[in-house]
Amino acid sequence: MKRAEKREHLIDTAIDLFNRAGFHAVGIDQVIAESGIAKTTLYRHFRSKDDLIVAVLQRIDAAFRDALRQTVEAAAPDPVARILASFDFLETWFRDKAFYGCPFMGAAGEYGERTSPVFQAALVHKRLMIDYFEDLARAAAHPDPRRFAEEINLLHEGAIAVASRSGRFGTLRPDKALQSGRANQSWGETRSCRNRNCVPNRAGSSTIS
Amino acid sequence: MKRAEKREHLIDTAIDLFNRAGFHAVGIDQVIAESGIAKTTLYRHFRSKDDLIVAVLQRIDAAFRDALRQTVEAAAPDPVARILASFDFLETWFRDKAFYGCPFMGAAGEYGERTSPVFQAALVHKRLMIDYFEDLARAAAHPDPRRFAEEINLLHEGAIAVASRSGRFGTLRPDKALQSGRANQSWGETRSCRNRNCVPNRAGSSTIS
DNA sequence: AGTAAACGAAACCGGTCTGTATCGTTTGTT
DNA sequence: AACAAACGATACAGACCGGTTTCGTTTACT
Repeated sequence: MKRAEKREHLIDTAIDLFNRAGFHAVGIDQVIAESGIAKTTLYRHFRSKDDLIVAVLQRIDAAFRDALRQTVEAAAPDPVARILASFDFLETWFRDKAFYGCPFMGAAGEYGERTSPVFQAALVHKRLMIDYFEDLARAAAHPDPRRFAEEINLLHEGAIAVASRSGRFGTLRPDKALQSGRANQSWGETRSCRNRNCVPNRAGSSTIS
Repeated sequence: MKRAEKREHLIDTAIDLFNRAGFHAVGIDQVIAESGIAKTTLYRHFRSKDDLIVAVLQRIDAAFRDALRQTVEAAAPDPVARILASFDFLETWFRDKAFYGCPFMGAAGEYGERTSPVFQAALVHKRLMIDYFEDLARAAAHPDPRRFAEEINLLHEGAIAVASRSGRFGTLRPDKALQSGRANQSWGETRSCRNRNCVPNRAGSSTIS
């Protein structure tokens, strides 16, 4: 492996591990064990773990938006169809074996301090996404491109959130965990749940036949 | 403090800490230090940290859905207006000082293993939310209540995701970090970003005047 | 061929993690 | 008053954390 590739290989390995288990849950030792690169080498490329995480997020952002752009531009010349194509891109992402939810939302959740460079990196990605949607909206001659872009972004976020828990399918596929009869034994038997309000009384909901 | 209250106080403290900084980032020692309860007592009520986290999620779920139900039912008798009232509930939640994003999405992100009780607890909450939306949709005589409930849920998730990063405001308030001119120096100067593709060329996007 | 930087391997540092064990004291109940 | 359970405080265990240091070897460039 060449010198210049090692940094990229470290980032690749870190991306996989972080996506799988989260940022705090994955230690530096795991990254170097999985990548086969010495710890000294890692710390020569990244001054700290946070630095590695930021590099990871930047790489994901670049690859993600590049792929999105390619899919959208290859889909159709019609600007409206291009906006719709962004959702098709999401679906192909959801079907990917390496989809474990939005890594930027995960990063923002684990590093909630707004001054953290990790949080800022996640923020930048989301802004760049909205910026791109705004470009698409402006190309479609929308009267209020920014607002429209924010609405598209909201739909994207919602779709990602739903897909990240329903077994990598955009449409809510009834998972094993989701079926279970849709009955009342929702929380199972845990001695923690003393108050009966934990379980909703679906029979008590008002229905209009 | 009475015996029975200590367990609840532990959960209360854990909720606050976990919401602020995430689950992995907060240790047991912090919980006992903040709550003023001995570690032995904590481990007499919860057999492990995961057990405490599950109890935390169950408590948040119960309180959240109870408050949602109260807001919705107090808003209007009209079933359609009630569905819209669920979004008003979200907005009041976003304005709360203790809003740091959806704790269930955070839990699912940090404990991505689907077999983990933590992930399952987060899953249960989301299903119960959709179940409730389905009740509302059925009350409104919607022809396909389940599908409609899933769509409402998607909008909720999107709104939560947007609000969790834009300074506890439902509408995308331009944050300090978001302004910065919307220029090209998006990622700042980090020596990590060597390839120029990290920064989008907004001038290259197609615009129709 | 020679030189300087990058590398791998591993020991090492102080700190923190979850979880347990000990023990003397307080509390609730009968 | 007596007894058992819960409690606070603390030390402890073993593992792991992020990060540094050392040193002998390999690589790349001139």
